[in-house]
Amino acid sequence: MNTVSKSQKKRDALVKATISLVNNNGFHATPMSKIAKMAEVSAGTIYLYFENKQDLVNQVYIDVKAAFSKFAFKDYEEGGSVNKGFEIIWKNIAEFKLMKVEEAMFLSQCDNTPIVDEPSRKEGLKHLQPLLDLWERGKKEEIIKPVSPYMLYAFSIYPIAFLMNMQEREIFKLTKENIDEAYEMAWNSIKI
Amino acid sequence: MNTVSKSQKKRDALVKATISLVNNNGFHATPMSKIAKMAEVSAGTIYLYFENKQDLVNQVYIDVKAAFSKFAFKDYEEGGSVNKGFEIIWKNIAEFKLMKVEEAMFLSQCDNTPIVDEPSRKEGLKHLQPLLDLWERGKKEEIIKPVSPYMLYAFSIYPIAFLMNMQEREIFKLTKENIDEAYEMAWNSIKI
Amino acid sequence: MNTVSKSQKKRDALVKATISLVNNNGFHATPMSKIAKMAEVSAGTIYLYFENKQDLVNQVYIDVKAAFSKFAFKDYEEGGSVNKGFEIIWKNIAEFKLMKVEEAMFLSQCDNTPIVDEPSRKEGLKHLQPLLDLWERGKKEEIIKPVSPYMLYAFSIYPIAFLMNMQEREIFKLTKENIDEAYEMAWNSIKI
Amino acid sequence: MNTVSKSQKKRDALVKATISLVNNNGFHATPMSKIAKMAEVSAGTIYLYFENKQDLVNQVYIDVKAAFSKFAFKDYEEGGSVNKGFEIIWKNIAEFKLMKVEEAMFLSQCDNTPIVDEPSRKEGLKHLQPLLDLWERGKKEEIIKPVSPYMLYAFSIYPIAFLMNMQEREIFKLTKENIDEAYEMAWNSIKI
DNA sequence: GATGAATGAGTCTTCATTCAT
DNA sequence: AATGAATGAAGACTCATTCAT
Repeated sequence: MNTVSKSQKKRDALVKATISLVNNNGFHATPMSKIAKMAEVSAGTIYLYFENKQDLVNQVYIDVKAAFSKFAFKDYEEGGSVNKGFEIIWKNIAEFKLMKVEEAMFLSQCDNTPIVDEPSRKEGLKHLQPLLDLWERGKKEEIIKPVSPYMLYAFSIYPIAFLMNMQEREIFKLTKENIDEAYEMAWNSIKI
Repeated sequence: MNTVSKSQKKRDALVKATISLVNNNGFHATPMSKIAKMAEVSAGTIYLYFENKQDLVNQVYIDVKAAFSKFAFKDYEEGGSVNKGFEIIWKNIAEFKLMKVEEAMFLSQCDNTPIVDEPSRKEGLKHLQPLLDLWERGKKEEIIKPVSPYMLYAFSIYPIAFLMNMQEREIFKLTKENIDEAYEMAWNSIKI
Repeated sequence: MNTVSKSQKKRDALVKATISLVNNNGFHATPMSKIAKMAEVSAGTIYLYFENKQDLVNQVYIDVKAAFSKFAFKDYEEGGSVNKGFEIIWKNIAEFKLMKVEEAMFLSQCDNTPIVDEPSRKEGLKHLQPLLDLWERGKKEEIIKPVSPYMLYAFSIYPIAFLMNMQEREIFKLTKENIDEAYEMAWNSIKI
Repeated sequence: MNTVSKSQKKRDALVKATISLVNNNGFHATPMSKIAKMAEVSAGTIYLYFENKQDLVNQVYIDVKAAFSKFAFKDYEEGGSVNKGFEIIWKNIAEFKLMKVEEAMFLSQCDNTPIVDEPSRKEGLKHLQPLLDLWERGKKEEIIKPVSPYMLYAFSIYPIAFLMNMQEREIFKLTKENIDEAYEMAWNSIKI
């Protein structure tokens, strides 16, 4: 007996196909028929798993965002130093963006485009709380600048998406050293 | 005699309509007919000014990017200190993103999405040279970190787009003080 | 031991669901899946009882027509006076149309629409023979007008369907007195 | 220069095709593509003249009903005797139903089916007023039975539809004499 | 007998693009 | 130059029917 049901496998294939095709063509230029074909499933089958096209992207977005968040807090424990804690999280995020390029690109497109609806956006944000908590503590300990978390995010986390985009376009290559340098830049921007 | 011909007015109206509609609905959810209607022009007329839909976005992208670049180097002269020069450019860019929201949102969507083709992307990049030159000089003078300009861009310029997005969604508000803080963060991330 | 088998119950439920849904939405706007759901039966199960959708309506039509005919000749015996016999039958039919509205509406829709096939139409007509016989006798006795039975039906029986439709749309209300008046009109049209 | 514009010709062709196809297959079994083909028009063109399929039937229904009503009161003038007035109207209606079979069948299907929406039904009813007025006068003059106009309609006008249906199915043939007999039956049912 | 997931042909509708005026 | 009616290919979605369980 399988631990992963046949149904789950199909849903997974659909999610994966959606990510790949939306990355390459954009949401509206990706027909359901192509998603079905890539997932090796009939066109009608999509509608057994998702209500409609909008529901499909929404769910894929939430799924991927959840996986991203889980990855972001790998090996992170709340008690440690702000400094070290941020480094762990930042490097996790960087690793995700560089290793799981497909997923990361998909999130980037959703986050800069009106294809995902507001409720799903909200849902996707939920999991980032530990980072916000860490920053809050960092501010109290006067290690982190006393500015809005949106500012902290903009200057320390968001830039990774740009680097990922450039890497994807083969304009720029991220190496081990690069990453350490990038981390330095992120930290410099938010530390007091 | 008018300095702006009737033709130019129509082209401008089409460009403006495209920006507005693509911002709100995305490229593929924006029909040519709606663009025509908003520009108060017949559907067929678009094809007198642009080859097809792809050509339309490409040209709009290049236009807006040119306007953006021009704005970015307002009041900037190449000879001055790296420090001051960067501040001028950065604040120009920030001003653009916060004042010309429509244009800025459009660029953000194009830059994170496969709707504009690669040649147009390249074309749009051309005008940023003075900033790259400034950074190069900054590196020589050991004021700017000796890292790839993509890294510099990612951490100092790209974050502004995130703040703009948040402001647009009314999640976050940029004020005078905020902007100075943001500039601080940008500068801290790239300075040695 | 049950007189009604489990199978028969399912078939009955399917027939009932079909009547109700076709009444409200029309035949082609009624999916098999909805019929199945309303009958609390799996979609595939329908095909154990009926060959396909066409066969389903056909059979439902024949069933309902049979029930209708049976009801029409309740308390009627062939030997009595034409006058009295017709009154009994007519009032039975009126009662059916006004009490069993669902069934009557279904018949009305089938009789004015190409959804039931010709063989089933013929089959459904079979049971009306006693009325035709009565009319035939009435003509011989020079009580009933010597015209085609289709004419007799058109002017004496068919009008009830119109009244039922109006009642169903809550445009017109049939009361005890109304019915007697209606019967008068029916009789006046066919009597010599 | 034509008195009938090219546009009007196309709309007419679409209306005609709709009537014919809905008669033979029913509304929901008539694809827009077939209507387009029969009207010798591209599928997309339908949507220049009608908002959607529902709007198409609604408009066709209203159109046909208007033509029917106009025909019904041909040669009729309000001042004459109730008796004669009714005969003129009744025979006009009969002539319409037997000459313009396509249109009449279409109306019959719409009137016994939920394919036309309620507002359009109301709209279609408007034109029958002169007949209602005549009946009202007939009641005052104690020539017509003092019953609801729905009853009068059911027994005198509605039966014609049945005869038309039978004729269409080649089960029954309406001749000159038949029609006079039928008129007799209609009049007998409503006269005092 | 019974289920319901899966199929894929078929439907309505949209929209980029053309072309006669 | 400008129009906008017309096209028809393509897309989202539905649903009758099948079949492995």
